Amino acid sequence: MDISEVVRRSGLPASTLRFYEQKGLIASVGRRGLHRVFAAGVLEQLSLIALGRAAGFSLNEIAAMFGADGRPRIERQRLLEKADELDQSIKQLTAMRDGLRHAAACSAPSHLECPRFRRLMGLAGAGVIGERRNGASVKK
Amino acid sequence: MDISEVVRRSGLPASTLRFYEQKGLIASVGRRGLHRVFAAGVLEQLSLIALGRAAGFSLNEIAAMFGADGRPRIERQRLLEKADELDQSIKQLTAMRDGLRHAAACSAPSHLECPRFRRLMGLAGAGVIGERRNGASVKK
DNA sequence: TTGCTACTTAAAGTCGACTTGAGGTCAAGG
DNA sequence: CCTTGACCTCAAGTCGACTTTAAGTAGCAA
Repeated sequence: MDISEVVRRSGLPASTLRFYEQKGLIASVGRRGLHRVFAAGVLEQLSLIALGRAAGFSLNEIAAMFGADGRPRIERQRLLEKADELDQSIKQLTAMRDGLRHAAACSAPSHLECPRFRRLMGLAGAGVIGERRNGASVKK
Repeated sequence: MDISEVVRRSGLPASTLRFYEQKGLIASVGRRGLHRVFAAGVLEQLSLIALGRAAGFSLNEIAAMFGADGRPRIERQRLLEKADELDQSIKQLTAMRDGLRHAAACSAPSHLECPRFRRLMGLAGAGVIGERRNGASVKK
């Protein structure tokens, strides 16, 4: 497969594929002239990378999960840790969502007068709730 | 209050306070010489900002929620929209968490042979699950 | 009055994940 | 054979939310 086919079948732009190759996340099996040639398995690797990203792993972490052969070497322990992290995120997001829904419905003249809203503010201010840097967002 | 007191009581570094002021998120009530002087209310604003960030709003979005007077003008509609977004995120993260737990426990020799894992890969590859840019992370 | 420091500014740097741009090469179709 | 355009490389740019750095100022204790 040449890069245009990988682009077509993966939906990723060529720039991303080159970037991933440079990062060692994927590899081309050779060149035809200057042009990269990819094995079919690269599509599976790309799915795996997408999955890792969706789970909240960084590209570097994901790179560390591939053996030199390109096959995944995923430690189950890492998966459980990430699952626990996700549990934390889910709890926080759930509290936040409920808080937002309440605030939207709340009869207090200003949100600042709603004790529940203020409690949420307090938690966020104390860093109990937020400190964001990574998570899932809705597809645009 | 001078900036050092705001630092002490908010837990935020002075650089962040100056940055927020520059962005128009907070305002000092004046200067004593060069030194900024803040009103006590700034602490409440900072909590509100922290809350907004934790809910997934960008600083620009948050800035738009403050009237020129510094009091919040929050549209309930925006809160509901954000709550819906959070619901999406929560669903995705939950699916991901369950998938990870399954994969960690799965008896398949390689994760690639587990149909459930492959299904998750497929979803992520198709962009159904992931596309991350913002969400909650666990406090370090 | 002197001097220590906490404060000030503006500009540049950081981080992750890519994208964009300039300038160059060459496989393939006509 | 020649042109075309898809592909190449390397460097730099982008975005959001800050942090860092360098150089300067001035409030306050002695």
